[in-house]
Amino acid sequence: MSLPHALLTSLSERAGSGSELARRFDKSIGFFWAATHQQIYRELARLEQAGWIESLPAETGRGRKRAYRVLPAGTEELRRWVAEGEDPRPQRDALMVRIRAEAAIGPAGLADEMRRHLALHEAKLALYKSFEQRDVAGESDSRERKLQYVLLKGGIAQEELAINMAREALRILES
Amino acid sequence: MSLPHALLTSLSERAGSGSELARRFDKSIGFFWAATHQQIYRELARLEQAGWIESLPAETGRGRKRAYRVLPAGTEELRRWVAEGEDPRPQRDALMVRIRAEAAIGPAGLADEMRRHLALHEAKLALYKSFEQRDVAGESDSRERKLQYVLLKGGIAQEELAINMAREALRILES
DNA sequence: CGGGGCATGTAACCTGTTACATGATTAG
DNA sequence: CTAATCATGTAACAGGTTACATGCCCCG
Repeated sequence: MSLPHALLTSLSERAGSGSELARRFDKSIGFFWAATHQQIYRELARLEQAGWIESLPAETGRGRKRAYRVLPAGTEELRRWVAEGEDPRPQRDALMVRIRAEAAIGPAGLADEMRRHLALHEAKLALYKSFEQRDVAGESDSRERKLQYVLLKGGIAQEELAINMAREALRILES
Repeated sequence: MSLPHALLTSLSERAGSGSELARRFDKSIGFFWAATHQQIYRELARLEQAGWIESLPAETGRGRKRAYRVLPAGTEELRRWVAEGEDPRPQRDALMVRIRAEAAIGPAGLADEMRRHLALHEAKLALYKSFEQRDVAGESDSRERKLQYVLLKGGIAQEELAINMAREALRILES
């Protein structure tokens, strides 16, 4: 159960409101742990209840906006969790199951869907590479930057892998 | 929601009982779509209710064992599902979040856990490679075999990627 | 003939998903 | 001033997880 700790991580990087967190989850930390705004608001309430974060009505911004920030107890909890042992989640990839199904029952029109996924992964790869370009500019070799760069390179490699697999599968599906 | 179709796929490859399916999910199709025996029994009941599979008391084996097999309507449903459009699931990888957390709050003892994951991925890679060796022996270039081989190579590449990432992260964590 | 293990199942719970609802602020 | 939009939230549900329960066969 990592959503609370993904939130603590994001708030440690920078304090912010629920909607700001939702936006970050759409474009950066969410690449590793996705969450919708409903999950985020529910979990922020629990984190505050637990005494790991606190909130103040935001002086800027509209509506009932609240600014959250991590409390020392929250940083301690995050530190504890980082060292915790947890096995990788069981894998679940519907596209792989579809390939295996088409192998079992014969041609069933998978090629179109495969091309669509190929395009999705190509788009994500392009996005990650644009991050890479932007970040190399502000280079630095702090431990923090190095770790973040490992994550980015991992994301790039994952997309390249998905693209290669899709291309290979397509070659067979189309023949 | 792909569990029913993973079951239809596995039963299309070979008919069998719930416990046999549970074992297959532990060692082959479960690499792409994991499931526990509770999920499997629940879902088999639904599939039979829907008229996609049928069951007979198994003549061999002990207890209340039942043999399931796919009905024509089940094969049709599977064929329909294969061509269906569905986006990849949002990614959720706790280890990546841990790296990002350690980047944000400083050293927190992640190296041990990283080494443990490295060993898990190395073991899985060795397993996949043993499959590869076994399967190359019984080579054939049917469409079915080619598609299955794409899946196996994909699994191998995923493990190699995870191993490379873990090694790179370790190099930074240990320095 | 009784204990252990296999096959099937039940129940409670938690996370994540989807659809909808409300309050507050700003743009026109 | 009212319509659109932003920020926060509620409710119902589905899928997946964990712990436990039952029926039946086989072995000693």
